[in-house]
Amino acid sequence: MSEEATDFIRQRIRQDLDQGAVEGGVVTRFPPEPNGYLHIGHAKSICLNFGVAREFGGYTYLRFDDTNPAKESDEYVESIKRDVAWLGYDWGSHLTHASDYFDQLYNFAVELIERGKAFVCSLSGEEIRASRGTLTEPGTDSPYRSRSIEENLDLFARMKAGEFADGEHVLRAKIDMASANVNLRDPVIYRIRHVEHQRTGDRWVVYPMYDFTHCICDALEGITHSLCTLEFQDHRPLYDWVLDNININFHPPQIEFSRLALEHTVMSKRLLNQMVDDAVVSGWDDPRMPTIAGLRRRGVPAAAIRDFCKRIGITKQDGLVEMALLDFCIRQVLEKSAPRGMSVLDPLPVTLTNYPDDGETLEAAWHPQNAELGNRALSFSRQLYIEREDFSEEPPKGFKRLSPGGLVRLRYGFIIQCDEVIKDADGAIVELRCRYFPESKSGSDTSGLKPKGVIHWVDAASAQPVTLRLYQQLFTDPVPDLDDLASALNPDSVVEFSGFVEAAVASSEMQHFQFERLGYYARDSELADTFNRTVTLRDSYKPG
RNA sequence: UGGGGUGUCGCCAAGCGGUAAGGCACUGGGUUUUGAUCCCAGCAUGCGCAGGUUCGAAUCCUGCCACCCCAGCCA
Repeated sequence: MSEEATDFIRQRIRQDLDQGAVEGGVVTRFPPEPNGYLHIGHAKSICLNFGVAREFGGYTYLRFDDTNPAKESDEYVESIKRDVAWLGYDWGSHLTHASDYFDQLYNFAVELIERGKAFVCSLSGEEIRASRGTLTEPGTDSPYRSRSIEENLDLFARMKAGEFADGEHVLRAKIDMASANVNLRDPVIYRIRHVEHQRTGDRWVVYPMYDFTHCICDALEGITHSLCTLEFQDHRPLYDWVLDNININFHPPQIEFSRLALEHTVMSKRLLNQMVDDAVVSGWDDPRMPTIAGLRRRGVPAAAIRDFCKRIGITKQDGLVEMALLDFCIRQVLEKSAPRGMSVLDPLPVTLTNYPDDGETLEAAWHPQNAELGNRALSFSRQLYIEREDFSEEPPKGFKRLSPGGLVRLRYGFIIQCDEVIKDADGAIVELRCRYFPESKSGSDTSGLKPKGVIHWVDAASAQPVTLRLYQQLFTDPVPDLDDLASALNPDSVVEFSGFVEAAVASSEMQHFQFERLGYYARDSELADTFNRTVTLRDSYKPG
């Protein structure tokens, strides 16, 4: 599990290092815009950037790309810091914001104007779009393209001074309106926004655009490898153009990799935001969400997310990863670490007719393979609950649980036999009357009985009533229809049960458990007496 | 009909001219007081397609085809 990753980016970095192309160590950055919560797609980028720096002995900046105050907030900033840290990464003193560089950015823009490489354009947004041309036809020059440097300098200074309303003017790079790459058709690099910024307040009314900002921040921070997703490939010429046309002594290479796509969910902040706003989920941390906060609340360990990111690899292929891989990674971590416990989701009362009135206390290991977790006490008595699903009046062939006249072992307890099925007036089973075999006690069984199976149970008197929430895919289809999210939602993405957990689990401080035969569960971080199912156990039982 | 990318098993992914790694999933079998875990075995005569170069091609060349991204004063 510790083989070194050898994706194309790491190969490239290795090569740069070998050729002495990188002075000092490797420096990367994770640059989220604080306009939403981080999701597992961001985790891929976080693991890459922080992972690479760690492997090659460098460091990573956590840089907030906060150039669009209209969409950003401090809540998002805080959630992002929390999530990156929870994932296990430390940016140390390298916490920055694009807004930290607003003054320098402004000066570089002035420099571009002085070099005749940028101009103030007074066309409306509509007009700029119309003159940009199409994918197959070149655009046409703005009538303001030939403004004098002096006029541009004056106008830009007045833009900054707040003399104009939003949209009245923009600053554009003067590149090539006929370029086959539309990003190079005199892109807007500054716009006027009379909007309060969460960090700089009302100090600025002109804000730099991503394409102008990102490359400069990368250069100022000495980022040796600027890693981003594929959709920015067409922006790379612009990234390079900006750095080539200002007086700056560092020029990071931009390297793109494919973003993560996961089956049965969506990975766009816009859509996730919409689901939160529409209240189809309880919030950004709803356990069904692909957000880091949602996964955490569902009980997914950070180590599982890191392992997942490592297993999917880094390439330029547009893949669609199956949820089964994430589930595998989660189970693998929890299998080793989660203490075992018993819970009954859908209780069916069982009375042990030949068991004495006084109960007894049994002992069970918290983990079958990890003795370090120790043991817990398990109370056993005449009145128990078993899982309704574990009893069948007419068992299908291959059924290994309880049926009339049949034997089954109660895990860690005794072997029982079902003598009588009690039903109510509607014919619904309300109780099972069983006998137990005193000499079949777990660990000291001399009964010679060989039941077909083992089932879980809880003691009726001491078990704690709890709410159990079982989660499934948020969307029914592997690739949900993004145009109709509402009807693409899986109606059974969360199913709630009122069940029980054994007393030792209820009184424990531990957060994650494997409820035997049911799955891995985690205590909900907000709601008392509530457990979220993190993932089911693997199940090779094929009925029929 | 412009530009930029990508095509290796159901999914992810190694491979970088010397004769197809690995993981997930799946299928068998063994162990098991979780139908779990664990263990063992199986799972691409073929790398989008068609040609070509070569003693030898998934790897090089040519031509097709398919899919993804781009026309925000978003990032």
